[in-house]
Amino acid sequence: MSRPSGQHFSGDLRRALVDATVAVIATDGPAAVSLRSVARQLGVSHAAPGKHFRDREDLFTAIATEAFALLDARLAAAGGAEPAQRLRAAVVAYARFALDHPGHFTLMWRPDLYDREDDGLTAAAGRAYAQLADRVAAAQAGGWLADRPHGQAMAHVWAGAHGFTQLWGTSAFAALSDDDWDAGVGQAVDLLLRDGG
Amino acid sequence: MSRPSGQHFSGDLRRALVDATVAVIATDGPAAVSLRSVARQLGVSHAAPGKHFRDREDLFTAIATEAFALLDARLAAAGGAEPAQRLRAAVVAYARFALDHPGHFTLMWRPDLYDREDDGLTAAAGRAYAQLADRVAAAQAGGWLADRPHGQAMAHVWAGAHGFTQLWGTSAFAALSDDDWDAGVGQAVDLLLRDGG
DNA sequence: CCGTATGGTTGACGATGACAACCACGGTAG
DNA sequence: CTACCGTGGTTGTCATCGTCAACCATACGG
Repeated sequence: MSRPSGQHFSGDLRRALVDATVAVIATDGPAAVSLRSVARQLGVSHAAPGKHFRDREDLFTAIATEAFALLDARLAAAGGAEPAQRLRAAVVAYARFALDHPGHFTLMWRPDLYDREDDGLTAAAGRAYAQLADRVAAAQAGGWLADRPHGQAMAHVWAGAHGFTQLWGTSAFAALSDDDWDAGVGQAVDLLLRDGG
Repeated sequence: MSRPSGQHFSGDLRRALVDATVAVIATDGPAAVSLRSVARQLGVSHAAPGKHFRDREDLFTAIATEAFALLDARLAAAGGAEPAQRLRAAVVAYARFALDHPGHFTLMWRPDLYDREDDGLTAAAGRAYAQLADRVAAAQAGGWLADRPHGQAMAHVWAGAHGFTQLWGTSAFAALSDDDWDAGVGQAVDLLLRDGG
């Protein structure tokens, strides 16, 4: 940073590239992202992004990693007194993360666009996953879905949270779109998390 | 068809383009599809696809439409004696459709790649949606999740089925991948569909 | 005061989507 | 029979894209 802005970009170009790309993904989808257009948008040359990211996939990998880290932070911040509440809060936080970071969320679930094997990415994804797993385990220890193996309860929670969020996002549920988001998510989560009889 | 194959493609090029594209999507994802590579693969000129599809999006729209029609057929074929069984069969059919037609299924949930407003597509999607909605309504009339509005039960079923299928597909559930597919889906569906207490 | 690493620059290459102009058949009207 | 026309191919061209190589300007350490 603090380049005199004559020849070089003034500021953190790497950061700016990520932010601009995330914005484009959020509005027009990842397909609309071209390194050249983003560079143009920032007023730098068409090859400037190449100094910070090896290629397109590398840029997307960085964004996906950031996405998992952001999700992890959201999950960590979602508190609750007892296990059931903490699990509920995590699911709501998941849906809210998708709302607040549509670009990151969209890219997260397009693993064909980034490097799934990247060390930083797998670490970040692992932390988020572990956090959700812990809360599911705690809820099960507290009696919720106690008759099911952990993997199945985990699949139930994540699939429900993800599927609902995704479906809502693609507006497949036009019939539901009038509802307030929070209320809708809250009801869906209650339905998802209530124990079978 | 039955062109002498001197100058023209022998057979149904439109059909061949769709099939080849679906195969590429299934193995390498939609990003790997280029009209030119598909044309090359079929031994026709780079502009030949343009005679059957206006552009890339038009080709994807045709495939997505076919996908919804295929899903609709699967749902229709999934029988059952009583409402609860018919709903369960529909969800299993959904997961199995994703397994048997990975290319179609993948594209289906990439609405940014095709024209969501296309008449044929919305009609096909509407038929599939209506079929699922009917079964959910019938199950609710039979007492399942009877205390919830139809839209919410619908969201629960579809989100669960879709989320689970999707998550499984992206192998986020490495821990579960040892299970047999059918058994896993069956258990997940039972969990999804059992009524709350 | 020089040398080098960092982070920009321009220029080029091959591939792609889209478009235009052209051409080879088959079917049909006259 | 022939002249025509539409369908479904063809080649050629264009702007744009990702990627790479070569070059250059500044900041900083010796």
